[in-house]
Amino acid sequence: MQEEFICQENCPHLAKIHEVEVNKIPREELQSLSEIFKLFSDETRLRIICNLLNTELCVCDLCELLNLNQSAVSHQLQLLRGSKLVKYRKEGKQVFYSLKDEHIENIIKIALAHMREEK
Amino acid sequence: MQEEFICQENCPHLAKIHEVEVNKIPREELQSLSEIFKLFSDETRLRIICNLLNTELCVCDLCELLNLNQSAVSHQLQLLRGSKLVKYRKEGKQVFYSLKDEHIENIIKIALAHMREEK
DNA sequence: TGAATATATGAACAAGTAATCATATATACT
DNA sequence: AGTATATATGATTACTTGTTCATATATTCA
Repeated sequence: MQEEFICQENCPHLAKIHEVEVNKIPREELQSLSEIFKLFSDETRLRIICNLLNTELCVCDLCELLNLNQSAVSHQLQLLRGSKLVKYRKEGKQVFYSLKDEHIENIIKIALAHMREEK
Repeated sequence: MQEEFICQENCPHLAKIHEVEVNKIPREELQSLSEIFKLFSDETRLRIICNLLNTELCVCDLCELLNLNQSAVSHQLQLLRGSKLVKYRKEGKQVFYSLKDEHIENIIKIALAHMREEK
């Protein structure tokens, strides 16, 4: 995994490294964080999430909107469910999905603003 | 890719679908967005980014901090460079990397806040 | 110029993952 | 009970991706 490689010249910018170490975000938090971003990183899932931004939708609605088959949509919903990003309610044969909280919306919006500003 | 599957009963919640369609975020934007999230979705890259939050660091510093070999770090830096998330400056043999703008910091912070609130 | 150092990069491999197909489950209706 | 519908899920496959190894490039210094 690692190798004994320490840049000899100036590299141990030891002070700087120490400073960074001090302000360090705990490793487990970064791991959880990367998992959230991983869920946002697939276009299909992102489309699902964005379609759910203002309303709840059943699986079939999502299939329509995404123009994707039911199995693919259900598999992605399973992932979103597993990470507690969406909640669902059953109504007869149908299952309606919605976003679990507004944080998600915030993250999307800010990332979107970032992206649009870039241009 | 797709299949002719339209839920017959109530599914065409046509009004709802139409509403969602109207507020739709353009497909290309979602694609760019997912690419940004993809960069954040790998733990190594996320660690690099977080280490750069308040300072610039050379490749070797990052190797130290991440406890990872130089090649792995350089490959990830290449991706971050490619997506304009980081900038760099050369100083002799060394290359110092830093974040390109503060949007990145915002996205991380908000996602972090979201995550911490969850508990 | 030659050696050493810091970083970049190509190729290869292993691990992960999204879509698809087939099938299972659950609910409603006759 | 039997059929049809809506959704879930396991298995497979094609594809992507992060790491490693080997090597290339660039810079400094003797």
